[in-house]
Amino acid sequence: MKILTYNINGIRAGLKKGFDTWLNATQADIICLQETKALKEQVPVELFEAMGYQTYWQSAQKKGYSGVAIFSKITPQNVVYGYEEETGLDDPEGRVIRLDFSDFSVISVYMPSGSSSDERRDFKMEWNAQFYEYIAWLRQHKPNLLISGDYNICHKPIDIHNPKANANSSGFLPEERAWLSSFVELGFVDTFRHLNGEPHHYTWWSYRAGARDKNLGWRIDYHMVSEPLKDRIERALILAEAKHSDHCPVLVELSV
DNA sequence: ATGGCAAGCTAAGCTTGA
Repeated sequence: MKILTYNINGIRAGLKKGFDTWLNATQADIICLQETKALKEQVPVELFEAMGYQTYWQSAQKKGYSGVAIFSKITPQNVVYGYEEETGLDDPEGRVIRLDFSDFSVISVYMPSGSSSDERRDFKMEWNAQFYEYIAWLRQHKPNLLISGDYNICHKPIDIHNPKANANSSGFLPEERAWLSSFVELGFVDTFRHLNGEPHHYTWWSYRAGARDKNLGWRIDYHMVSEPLKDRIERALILAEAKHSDHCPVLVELSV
């Protein structure tokens, strides 16, 4: 089973760059999207339905902002928009959606950026702490978990092109990296890093100063699987050739 | 240390992003 995660940075902009054609060629079973920046009604979903996907959308209250989705060729048993039913917390920025299948659950998550202001940096840490609590609870009920998305944190120096210059950059702050370590220690495996120990593999590049051509990037998009799924990881690839966004897609293939 | 690019809202410039 092939599962993609992709921060598309505006799905309507992505479609103008051929995202649908590219997606059709990947033959993926499930796609986790982030930063869709649209309501379902604003998107020509029939393009994706024609490929065999059912599409599920969780959008922000603010128009054109944030938003996640999951496209699936397999009918889920259950769809959870946000996490209010478990945590009582609203998801006004449209950052979480979950599909439950018979043998595993998949979450598409867009964790906040902390780069805009000190307030957003604090918000990010609070949001992540709440998400941690949600997952700590969920793993007891759904032990087979795939948590895919834009975590907005580089975990280790190998995951960023210039760790020294970015020591004070949101996305690579010590407290953010420590949070991601604690999250992994709940019992998750970073599927790409599990299979590939090489440096210089990134999933996001600044639009500025030709960063992508120079591969000056950050690895902030992850497929994290819970320990019980670890032995089902067959492949994990960063698909840097796809250029519909400032991020690129990441693939994980799980044995059925 | 700074600035650089893009999407989308709303109607020329602002907000957000990492």
